[in-house]
Amino acid sequence: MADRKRPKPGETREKLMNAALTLVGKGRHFASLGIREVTRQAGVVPTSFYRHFRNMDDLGLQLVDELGLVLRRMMREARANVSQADKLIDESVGIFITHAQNNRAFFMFMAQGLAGESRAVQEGIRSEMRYFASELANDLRRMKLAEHLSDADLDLTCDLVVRSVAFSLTDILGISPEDTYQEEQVRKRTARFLQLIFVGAANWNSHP
Amino acid sequence: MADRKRPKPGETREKLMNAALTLVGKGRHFASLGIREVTRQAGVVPTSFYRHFRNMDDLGLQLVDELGLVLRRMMREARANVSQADKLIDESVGIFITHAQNNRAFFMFMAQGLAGESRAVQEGIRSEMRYFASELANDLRRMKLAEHLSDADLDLTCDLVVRSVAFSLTDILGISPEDTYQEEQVRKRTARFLQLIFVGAANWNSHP
DNA sequence: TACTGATGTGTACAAGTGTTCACTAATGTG
DNA sequence: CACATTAGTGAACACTTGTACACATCAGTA
Repeated sequence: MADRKRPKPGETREKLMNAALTLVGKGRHFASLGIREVTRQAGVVPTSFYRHFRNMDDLGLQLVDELGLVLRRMMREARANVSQADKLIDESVGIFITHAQNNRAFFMFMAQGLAGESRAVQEGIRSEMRYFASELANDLRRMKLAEHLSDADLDLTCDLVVRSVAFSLTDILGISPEDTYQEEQVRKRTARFLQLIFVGAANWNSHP
Repeated sequence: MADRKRPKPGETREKLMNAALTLVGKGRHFASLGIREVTRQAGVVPTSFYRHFRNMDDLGLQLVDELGLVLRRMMREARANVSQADKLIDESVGIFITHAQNNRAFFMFMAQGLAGESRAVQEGIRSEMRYFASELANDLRRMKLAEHLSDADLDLTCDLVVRSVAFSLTDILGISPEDTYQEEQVRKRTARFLQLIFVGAANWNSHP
């Protein structure tokens, strides 16, 4: 009689992960979250936590995996919406910022994790960024937009692009989601960062 | 008789700040530190904390101020050691990485704070970065290395440079201080990032 | 149908938390 | 010298924390 309903398998697991994300979205840092706090937010008894995660680090790792899915979805959308090469940067940045606003908590978690206290989470996020950069390099190759660059230099360029965009995260997440003016500023500035990088890449000599 | 010695004024304050830094240097995240934990590490009774700080956020803010001093000292050294323009990037990156290694805890705190939970700390670090970027812009102007760029575009470039270097922080701090090979890799890669940016700036048209 | 494993719940406990209070010794100022 | 201020102490408070244990309920399988 203590059992209210019979939840679908994995439901509580999701509830817990969402609870952690919610707290992060409210401004809390993931490293400062406790098991009890998360279970409370999830509306679940503390003991349930251990049915799904060994500790908070474990939960963090599983969040990184989900973050990967979000990023891939975003990348797919970006690829589908690429119209012409000259609008490529602006549109991609736009898609990124939109996703960042729509998945605020996820991206906050990502920004936090880069300097977080779990080495594993750190490495996971880093790995997602590498994957992102390599996909970007593939796209640029396919679109024949970087034919004069060696593989290593193209890789370098894409890495820098991804880092710059990632850093813009801290700009976006720092402003309120309703402040469309500031959002526009960040959007423009990020786009100009990328233009600057691409001008650099275009004039780069891979065999000096 | 309970008073062991009569400590110099501000001594305990320093002990507390160093204790927090020490814990951060050991891999802990600042947001997860507690007052008792810090005072314990400092070898001080918990109540003493309140003589100097209102809460942990307050301590964080004061750490940001000290961080500013570290950064300024670093900048001064960089300016003194600038030999020729063509070695400028490599030498500056070298100085930065050396400082990052020598003040590991400080820079970890900085990396954490960028996505930390205290808005004030976040803004403080951001402000330090802006200052850094503007000083860099001044230097480049003075050395007549960016005469074709508008003020706004030079500002953009320097901002991107500072962001890229700051991001490299997470690379450096992620590797062990003894791993000179990996450190050399980060050093080289960071330098190439900056070269790429400067090539972009050199070919940038401020009045298109 | 009976058994088994996964997932949920409630209770309990020792340890750790932030903060308050009253007290004391040293320091600097009139 | 007397006195207010500052910076330290220890004891106590009401909570919160992570984790362990025993138990209940479901789903699937033999």
